[in-house]
Amino acid sequence: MASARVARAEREAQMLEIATEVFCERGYAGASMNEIASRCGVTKPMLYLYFESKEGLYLACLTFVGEGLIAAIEKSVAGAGTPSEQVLATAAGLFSYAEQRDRAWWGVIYSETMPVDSVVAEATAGYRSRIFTIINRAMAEVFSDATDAEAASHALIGAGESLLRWWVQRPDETADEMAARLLRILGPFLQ
Amino acid sequence: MASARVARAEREAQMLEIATEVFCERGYAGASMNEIASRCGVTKPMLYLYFESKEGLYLACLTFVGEGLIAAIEKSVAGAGTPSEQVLATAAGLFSYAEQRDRAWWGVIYSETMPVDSVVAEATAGYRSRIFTIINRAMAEVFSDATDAEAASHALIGAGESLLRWWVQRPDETADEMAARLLRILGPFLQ
DNA sequence: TTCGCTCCTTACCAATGGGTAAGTTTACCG
DNA sequence: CGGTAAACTTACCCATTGGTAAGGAGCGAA
Repeated sequence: MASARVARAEREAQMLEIATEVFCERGYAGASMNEIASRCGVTKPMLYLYFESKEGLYLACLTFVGEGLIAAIEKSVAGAGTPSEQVLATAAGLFSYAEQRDRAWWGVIYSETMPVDSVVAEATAGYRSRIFTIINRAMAEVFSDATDAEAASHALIGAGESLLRWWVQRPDETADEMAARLLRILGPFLQ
Repeated sequence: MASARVARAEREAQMLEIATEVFCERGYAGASMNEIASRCGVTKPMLYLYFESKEGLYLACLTFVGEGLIAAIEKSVAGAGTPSEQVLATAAGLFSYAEQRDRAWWGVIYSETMPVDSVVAEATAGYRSRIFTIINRAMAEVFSDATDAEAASHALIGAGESLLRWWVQRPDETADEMAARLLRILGPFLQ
């Protein structure tokens, strides 16, 4: 049963991807270290050797996905001018990241099942707030009332989440098609 | 430590409310029967006596919230004419239900952490699909392409979810204020 | 060949999970 | 008063959980 020996860096990367998958599938509470390990073709102590604890592993997945996602969004939004363009660019960044990685991975940032007041909960909140800031910059230009802008930002993010979830179920649709669809859907809203 | 004796019907209602709360807070996997029982001021076997199993309890919470929510939405949407009115009415129904019950309870329908392919997962999917049907009826009138309508419906539902989550954090805002805010936010979108 | 480092496993621990058997208390009713 | 049913608890079962200790196996270097 001895698995093939794999260099640490490579194994860590594999663990990160698989753990992200499992956390997205089952949520923080529902994911078990045993399952993650066995899906890596390895046993539990390896996970603890490389990532210290379940929290540590989750945090690693979170930054792994979070930094990539935010980088993709920021890059995509950099060239956008009007608020409408910014919103569409955010979505496009999201879609392209999801396309080139795994469509379900964003879920690790919007997972709801980690223990309240834990360091993991705080960290996810941090990433959510960074994404919120990006969208809210655009909404603040559209709405005169700051609270309206805030609510609209949250609504937009929720819509994006939901679209991503929907997209996961339709693997034949590309990121570009998805962006075009979004343009049609949001059409009347844009100025 | 013996808790006050309470008639079965009353105790069941209390258990349902508290279990719904806990399931919303922690997700299906993260919620423990022990915690639910102790928050009811009762011990675990009582839960099993009245609800058979964790799945049974969750299903009871689900229909408890689901039927109420859908009834509220359908009642509110009954008088709506145009698609825009239907969307706003759906949201108003949602808000009023949340207002008179508990703002976080809808979460039991949109929880993500139950075991895949379980009877609970199927049941939640059923309620989601009923809500989807209501919204999609409106979207189908707006978009000529059925897939666009589908995507738009999911986006709207996601936006609603997100707004509810946001609303939970702002207890001083009433359902009516929330509906008015939604009208301002969605304004440009409505025809 | 042997040392030593890295990768990896077996085998365990205490705590907690869902779930149950069996018995105790309380209140109402004849 | 005495009995009986409903409300409730104690005390347990076993599987699984997060987590760890200790040792084995492959491999490059000297």
